[in-house]
Amino acid sequence: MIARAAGVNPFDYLRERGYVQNVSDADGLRAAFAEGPVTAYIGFDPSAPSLHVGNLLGVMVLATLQRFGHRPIALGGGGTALVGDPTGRTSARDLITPEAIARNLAGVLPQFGRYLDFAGGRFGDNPAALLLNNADWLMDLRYIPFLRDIGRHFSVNEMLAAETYKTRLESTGLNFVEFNYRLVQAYDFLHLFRERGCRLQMGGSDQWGNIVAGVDLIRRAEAAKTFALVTPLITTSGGEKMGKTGSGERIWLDPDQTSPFNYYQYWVNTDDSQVGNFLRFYTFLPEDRIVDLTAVSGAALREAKRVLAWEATALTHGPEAAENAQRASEALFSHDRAKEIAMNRSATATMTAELDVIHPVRVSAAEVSSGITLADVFVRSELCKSRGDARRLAAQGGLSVDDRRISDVDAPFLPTEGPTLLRAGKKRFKTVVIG
RNA sequence: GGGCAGGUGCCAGAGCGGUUAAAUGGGCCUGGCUGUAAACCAGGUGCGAAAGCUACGGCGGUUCGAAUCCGUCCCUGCCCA
Repeated sequence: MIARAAGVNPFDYLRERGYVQNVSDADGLRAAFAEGPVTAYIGFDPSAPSLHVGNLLGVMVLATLQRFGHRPIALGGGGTALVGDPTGRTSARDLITPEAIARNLAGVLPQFGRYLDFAGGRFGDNPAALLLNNADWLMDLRYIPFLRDIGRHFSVNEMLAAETYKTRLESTGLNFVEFNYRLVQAYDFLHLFRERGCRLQMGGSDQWGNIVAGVDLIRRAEAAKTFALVTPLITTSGGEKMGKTGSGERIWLDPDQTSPFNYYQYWVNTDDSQVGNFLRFYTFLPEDRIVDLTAVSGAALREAKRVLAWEATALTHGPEAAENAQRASEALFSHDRAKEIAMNRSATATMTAELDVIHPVRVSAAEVSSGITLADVFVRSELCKSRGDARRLAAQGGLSVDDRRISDVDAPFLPTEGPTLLRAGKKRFKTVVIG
């Protein structure tokens, strides 16, 4: 890494990139990094079978530290998920079953492999990253010893004063399980400190209280110094949390759940005001390159978004998928090319690989001959929620097939040779293939 | 365990026997303008071609007719123990 080669301290790098919202002891942490490899961890909630863009900031922080020669631990919260973090929630979380957590962890853990090196040495002398599941130690805890050894270090008064708990007490209340969450997370840090020499816990800024609780616990229980670092909460300029589409759909890292095309599109649609930030957060491009890209304003910023989308997609899905997503995007959003695709089948044939990143829907020949309607095809493609929805969108001029607006959704779907291009609204595309 | 207040569409929040698929606001979607940005303007927003069907925590009841009344169960908050 360029910055590392230049002798930059990882803490300063992280701070310059904007990753640091708060640290418990900046000078101490900087010194620790300078002394030798530091083990640092972030916990991830295994509430779904894939990571999503909202998790990416933490992943990037871990990946960065590893590129500076430190050791990241990605911790699957298999045990803590059973407790449920009340932070930022207005009501209790649904308790997730242990089976679901195990299934989710199995899906999530390999995704870290795109960003972290679990063998070691991929970035020079870096140590191997670790992938752990806190269920492995939390499930075996015994209640009375836990209360005596860990519980005694916590002040109920202090906890009640904490924003997280106070908010909940004033609104929907808090059950005892949730109230224990902080102790459990703090115990994780203590455990990782004892077993793995972990000295830094990181996370989103909403985790500050939980992380500092761990630092305090380790100081009390072990008389040892550890660190807390939290990242800012990233929102779109509209104030939405990172990683969701307008309609609230998550952007998953799993290509089966969010196609590389949609993934690329998510990034290319970044607000003007955020391009620079996102380049710093979600790519490893050097600062001077980012400065160059964002020195322009207006429509010229599209180039910066293009680079951002390519880099982000390449990190998650590989350069080839990024290339295809970029080509497909450019074809679909350029008027003449879109027409070309729609009208010229030979052009379409060469586009098949690119269009594949869109994840085509299949319609059987039998369905075509029995007269499947456009409405049905749009519903099948998930571009429309129901046939009524298709009807509404068509009435508003929002649906097109092969770049031609359709008005009658009850008309039969007539496939052309090669993929047929469906479009809903300005930006949502899907292809249909027969078979 | 007792008392009180509540559980309505994605969210907030009206409605309190029929004219209520359910006010209003937010969100979201579509169109227009644009740069696949933001802002702004307009329209739409349960399913169904329609008849109609489903929906106001669950179940049961009263009634010609219930989100609205009664019973019961579940859940939440506040107060008391």
